[in-house]
Amino acid sequence: MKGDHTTALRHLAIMGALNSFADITSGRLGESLGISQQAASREILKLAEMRLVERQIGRKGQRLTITKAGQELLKREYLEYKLLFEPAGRLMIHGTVFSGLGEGKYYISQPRYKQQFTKKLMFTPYEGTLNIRVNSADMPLFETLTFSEGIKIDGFVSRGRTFGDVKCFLGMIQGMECAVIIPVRTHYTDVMEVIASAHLRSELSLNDGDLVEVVVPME
Amino acid sequence: MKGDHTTALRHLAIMGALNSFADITSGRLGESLGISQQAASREILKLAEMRLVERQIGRKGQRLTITKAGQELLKREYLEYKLLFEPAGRLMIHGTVFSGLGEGKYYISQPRYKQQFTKKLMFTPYEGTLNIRVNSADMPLFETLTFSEGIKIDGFVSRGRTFGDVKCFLGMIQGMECAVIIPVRTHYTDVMEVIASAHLRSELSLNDGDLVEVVVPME
DNA sequence: ATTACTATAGTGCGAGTAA
DNA sequence: TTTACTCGCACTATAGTAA
Repeated sequence: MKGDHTTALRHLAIMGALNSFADITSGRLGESLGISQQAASREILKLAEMRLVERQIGRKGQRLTITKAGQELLKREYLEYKLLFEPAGRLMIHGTVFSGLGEGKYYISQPRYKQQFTKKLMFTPYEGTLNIRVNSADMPLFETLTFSEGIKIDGFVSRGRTFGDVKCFLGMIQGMECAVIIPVRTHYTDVMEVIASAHLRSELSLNDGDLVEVVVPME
Repeated sequence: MKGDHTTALRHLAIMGALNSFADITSGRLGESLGISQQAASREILKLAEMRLVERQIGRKGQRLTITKAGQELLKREYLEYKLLFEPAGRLMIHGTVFSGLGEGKYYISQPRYKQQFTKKLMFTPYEGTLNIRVNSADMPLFETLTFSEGIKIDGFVSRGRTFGDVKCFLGMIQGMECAVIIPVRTHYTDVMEVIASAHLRSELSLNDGDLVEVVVPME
């Protein structure tokens, strides 16, 4: 796979480089990965360049440890697996606030949608959505939502216009109750739309570019 | 990384192909993986060829599901992560019995080793080892042992010969208490040596080529 | 022993495109 | 719309070897 370095990183972690420096020769990493010593050496160099591992080079060998960034990478992948095999827990999706074109407001204000939101989400949404551009690292988590059930909001036709089926996921954003809304027939996107009972931007003092975390409990 | 297909497989799992057929276009998989539609198509073909996914081709698209073998692969990788981040659980290492050269017996029968085994493992080992060739898929699990602490057995010098430090891991083999013994200064190997209070071969009716499972609890 | 350079062989990518 | 072929190019592997 293109640009995948987590496999090598995971093997280094298994070899003890997760929490402290470990003596790891390139030959040994190569054996563990099933590649040559030379390829393993280059891999280590690349990981160091990407600041995923830190190196200490001695006269006869090197010591390696996985950086904070590397640990984050591995933890995220672990979380993906955990959600697959132990579907109980919470998704923590990170992203940055940005301004949309105001379509969200138009959709939310549709009475047929609004009625269902109020009934099924147990709160009446403020007429507008908060647009969040999901961090690329969290895209697989966001995608699990795309492929999960959620709370179904039925589509309808109004004045010749079709409003499609939508699904919702209750969650929290910066400590406030909210819901992530996703069109059922959606294309691949990194835009997450969040609604709440209040105007999130003013309530949470959010501006474009602010980093936010949305927590969605999964069963 | 060379020959790594678990990333694509994991993404397919997230998209719902883990437990049932899911409609997944090559374009969408490509978007999810950050590669082109063509590359994703090739990847799917390769996964199907490796019997990690099963395909159903329709007139306008395909349905995919992950096979038993694919699930095993993902579960194993999940287990590796789990051991990294939640170091409580058990390693289950699989392999096949084979005949060594009888060196095991020579080592175990050394009084200085034997005394320590009896004292630290709480059982007197039968004078011989069971050689197990670890399945390649379980090598990362076996490696976690190589890089773990274990019960330390001190080396010594006897009649001009050096007997190195050895570490042990208590476990179970087919329901019988045993210990995996690993030289501290070991080279990369897929040979796991197991000792127990009895002759495992006769006690468990094992022959060369038999598949066995060794369970090692980790804290 | 190591790490890691250079040269070469091989694999995998995306673009274009057929079906 | 799909899937998936060929082709040209770039990336990545290993072998040989220096330090």
